[in-house]
Amino acid sequence: MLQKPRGTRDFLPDEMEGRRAVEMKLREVARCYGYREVCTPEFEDLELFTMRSGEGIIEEMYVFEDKGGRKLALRPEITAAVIRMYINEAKVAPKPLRWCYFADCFRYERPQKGRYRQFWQFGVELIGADTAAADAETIMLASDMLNATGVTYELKVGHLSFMKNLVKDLEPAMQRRVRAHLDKKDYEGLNATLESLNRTDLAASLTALVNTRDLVEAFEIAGAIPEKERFEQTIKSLDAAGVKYSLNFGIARGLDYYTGMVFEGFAENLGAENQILGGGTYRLAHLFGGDDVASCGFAIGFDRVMVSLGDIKSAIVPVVGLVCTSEGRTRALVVAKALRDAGIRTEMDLMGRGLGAQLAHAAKTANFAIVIGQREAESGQVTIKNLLTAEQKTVDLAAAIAEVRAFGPG
RNA sequence: GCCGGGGUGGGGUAGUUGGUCAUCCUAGAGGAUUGUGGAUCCUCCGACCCGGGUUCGAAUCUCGGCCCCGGCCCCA
Repeated sequence: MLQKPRGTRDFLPDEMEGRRAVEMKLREVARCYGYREVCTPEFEDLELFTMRSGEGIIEEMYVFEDKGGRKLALRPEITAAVIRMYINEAKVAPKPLRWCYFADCFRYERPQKGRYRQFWQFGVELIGADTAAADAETIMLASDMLNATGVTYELKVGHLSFMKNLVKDLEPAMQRRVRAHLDKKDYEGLNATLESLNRTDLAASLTALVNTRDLVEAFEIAGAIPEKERFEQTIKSLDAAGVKYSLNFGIARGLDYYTGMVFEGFAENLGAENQILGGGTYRLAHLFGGDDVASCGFAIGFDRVMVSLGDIKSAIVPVVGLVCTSEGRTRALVVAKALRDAGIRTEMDLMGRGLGAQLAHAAKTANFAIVIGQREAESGQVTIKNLLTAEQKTVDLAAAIAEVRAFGPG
């Protein structure tokens, strides 16, 4: 038997309803902040993704050549595509642009808990606003979105300039190595690297910076950083808005294109792959031949949020099983249309079952049965049965529709 | 790419000193029951992940592969 490709998943209706419910919550928060949805191609020129990340990432992407010999890749993330799209289509649109997306991405990696080869990201990009207010609003949006899902998480906010300022005298390659050590809390590796550079004087301040959760202390450790005032304003705004977060100056994010403020969200019950959100301010457009527009954005790892939330009970919605005899079938079709026109999920027998068997099936799949036999066909009324309470009555169609519509949780 | 644990009908399982038609529950289809239910009874459907090896004989032992789960690496 054929299996699905490694790292992919099938979603049955129950699970899809849960996913859609969470997706709609995210969409609604983004909408309220003014973010409008965009959509980019599922695959792009390979170059779009290698331009900033190097050839190394080819190993972790689905790369292929089309019949015209073009080198393409399934998108491993969406920010780069959105910025490409901005340059191609929307450079002159009034700033700032607030865009969001919900789409699947592909990475050729070893699957494990919360990591799949096809996965979904809900992301937002704020393009063209280079202010503390923009940074703060983006974090607020992230916080509100995660809150809306109900997931339990921790939000960490940091800024790259603190660490960059401490290591600014080192060569770029060494700066990256130091940041990698700190991101992983690998202090032994850090010390070894600093010793090889004869810069053990940095060790104390670097570890102090990574461990502090206090803004004033961080400024004392890192010294004069150019974005001091902006970051202070950002933090002040977050506090004013009541955002729950902690400061963390060890966040390095894997990417070089982040320029300042960075933030990450972590869920508690996910094991090794517990990051559910990542974002920050970045400049990417100039890489793709555009202006050097400042952007700020983040992406939520939708699948990890779903894993963290666990099983979701989908909302109870009214379902009608339309039960009919052969004499009532013509009338039943008319009744079914009326129910469906009223927005009610209505299912008729397709198996040629008798009345009892139809009712038995309805009892498993619906919360109302509407019975149409010869009597109902002649009288024009319908018999409606509440399958939970077993109450049954014969009423006009309009009354039956009203009763079904009134059904809800509780 | 590395380490560990796994893979028996759609779901959940029994079966490993190798040995008749592979167990049970559940789900699904049909019937007893052509104007009223999920009970009961009966029938049907349906599996040893794939391939090689050892053997008279493999779900069981062995090798390789695939896939799943957890961890490492990586994480744009």
